[in-house]
Amino acid sequence: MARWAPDSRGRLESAALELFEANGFAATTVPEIAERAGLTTRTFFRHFADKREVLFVDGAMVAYARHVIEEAPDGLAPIEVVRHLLRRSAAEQFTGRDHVRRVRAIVATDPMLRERELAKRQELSAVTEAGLITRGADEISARLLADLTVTVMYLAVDRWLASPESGPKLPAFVDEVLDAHAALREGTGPGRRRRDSG
Amino acid sequence: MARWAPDSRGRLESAALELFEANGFAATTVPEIAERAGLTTRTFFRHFADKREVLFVDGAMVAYARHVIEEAPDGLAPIEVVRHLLRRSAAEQFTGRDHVRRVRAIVATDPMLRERELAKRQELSAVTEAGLITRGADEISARLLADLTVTVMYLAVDRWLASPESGPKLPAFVDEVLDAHAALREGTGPGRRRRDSG
DNA sequence: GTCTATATCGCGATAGAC
DNA sequence: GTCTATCGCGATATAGAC
Repeated sequence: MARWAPDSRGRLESAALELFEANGFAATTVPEIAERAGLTTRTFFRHFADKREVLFVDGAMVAYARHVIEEAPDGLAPIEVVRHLLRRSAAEQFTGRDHVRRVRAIVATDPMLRERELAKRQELSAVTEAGLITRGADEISARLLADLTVTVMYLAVDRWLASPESGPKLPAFVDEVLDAHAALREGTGPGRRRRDSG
Repeated sequence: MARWAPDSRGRLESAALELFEANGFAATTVPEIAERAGLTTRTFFRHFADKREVLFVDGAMVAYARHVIEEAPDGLAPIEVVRHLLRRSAAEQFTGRDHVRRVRAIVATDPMLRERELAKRQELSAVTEAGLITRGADEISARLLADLTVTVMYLAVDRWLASPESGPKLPAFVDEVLDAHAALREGTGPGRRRRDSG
């Protein structure tokens, strides 16, 4: 057994989550979180740049996205790369539905936390954009598709979390949103209006 | 003449902008800004919720977007409403190119400011989404199109600011990005490829 | 780990405007 | 008089320096 209890980072995360749920984000102080985790304020700030960060997993999603885009089959058009990334993420990344829901419930209560979440989305968008450019997409397409990717993912997650536990899994919601996106220009673009069959 | 010099809010904004440019955002203190504006720290916080807010115009853009969407011609498909909004905004809202550029230069230097800017984008997206839903769009389309609107606007502004002063105006960049978006699914979706004539 | 700057906000007082 | 903008003082927590 080490001199200190293990997984101080994890204990800080748990303590923070519980206190935020019990007393609210703003009303919870960092010293309180640290104390509950059996650590000092200083240690908290060694692990997390600020109070908000404790709620968000580091760069796991970003690294994953970069990797999936790199490893995507050759010859895929940029928009197909996006579909590939979305489907794989949906199937592999969002396993702990319950934890995701707890975090989002807290984030929804505080403007500062919502800002931080937007920053996380932005990071994801940025790696996606970079990955698409590496694969030959032009700057404008890359940016449009990267933002689309993030929007679709979060929208799908929203709908997934709002649906009954026993309902469809996340990938089904991703497909639903992607289908809606594909149908957006109908009646406007070159194609003729087509009634939504499903 | 009043007891106080007029336009204290405007003086605070100017003072902040100048100090941020001179010393950086983080190194500039609220008391410094207040002093330069001939006011107190307390007064600063009565005008702005926090130090970041002083760089962003309140809800002008949001109110404008809501209004333009409401007043858009009947019978427009949601994506056409988006085009309408983007073109009108581009022509009417971004007049002071120089001021826009100064603010964005500062925002680019600080993560906190970037977060705040993302929050502003989010607000704009939210009103757009609400407006589209009011006009009969379904939830998914409204969200996708609202995020698209904001992405296109900011991307167009980026390119506009990066272009020579004597070059095209903002609306031209909006059209450029919209054209790129329309071309995204070519070769992938049900429609056939069509060359952009404009 | 300790110390400190400073962002942020609550409360009461003040001074013209209407 | 009431309303509004501002001031002055003080308290606390975050975040970073030493």
